[in-house]
Amino acid sequence: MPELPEVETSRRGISPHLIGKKVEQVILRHTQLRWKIPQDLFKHLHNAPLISIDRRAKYLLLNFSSGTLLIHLGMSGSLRICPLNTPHQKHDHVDLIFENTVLRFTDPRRFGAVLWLGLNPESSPLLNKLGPEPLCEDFNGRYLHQAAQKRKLPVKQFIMDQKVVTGVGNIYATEALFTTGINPNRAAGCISQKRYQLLADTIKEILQQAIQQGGTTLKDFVGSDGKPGYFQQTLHIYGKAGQNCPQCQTPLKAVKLAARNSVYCPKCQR
DNA sequence: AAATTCTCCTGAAGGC
DNA sequence: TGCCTTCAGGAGAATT
Repeated sequence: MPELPEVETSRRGISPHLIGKKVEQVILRHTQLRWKIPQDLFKHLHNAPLISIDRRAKYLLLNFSSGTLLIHLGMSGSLRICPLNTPHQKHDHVDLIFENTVLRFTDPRRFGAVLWLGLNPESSPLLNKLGPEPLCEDFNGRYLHQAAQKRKLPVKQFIMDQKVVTGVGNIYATEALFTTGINPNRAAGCISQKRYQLLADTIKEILQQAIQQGGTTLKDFVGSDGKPGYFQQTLHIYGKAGQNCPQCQTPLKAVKLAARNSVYCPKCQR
């Protein structure tokens, strides 16, 4: 599934093909995604060059001179650059047809979103309550420790809360807690600033590594030969419940936290 | 305010 | 082989 590094890789992959160009046509094949895609999308995009593409959390923000288009990949979404007139396949819900190239949005499970935010996107309800980006410097141990004061929920849920820090999904939360040796069940408010410092550093490191890896797959975002392969990063324990801990050989346990599967080592993670 | 549960959807996996 | 059931999961919305 697209995690933050995949979204960032998508951003870097599509940007050079689209910046400075205008949308000449919009094709909406299926508009019922997480939210309904506005039918009058083309009205906003018409004759307005794409100035830049930003990423906030796992949202892609396509900044046109007329306003900002938000794209969210959800669980199964992907973006691809195709030549004009590339035949569409099942789940290819949206085409933004630029001057000589097509940005195609594909999403089998339709948890994604395509929304028009207009000018002043920062004030949109989707963006204005988000916490800091995990890769910026105001995300650190001091911040986490402060934000966790008196919070009793499990730390895994805490770091997956978009108001606390953005873009840390199930995979990275699971892996970062393992690397840091923190039990995902531990109450957020009962963790020292020192351990939070380690956790914040670990999250940054894992995300940055994945983004670097993603660079090698950029070519996959161009072309019509299937969807881009999300890169397989090395996962230590995610999805490996029942197998032995790579550190101490103790069988890894699984718990459900907020309806999300969580794997941890009962010995290494306290 | 904080915590928990619900919701959208499809494809993959498991059972018989 | 095939049909049915179950489940995963991002994250906002609804509920407690």
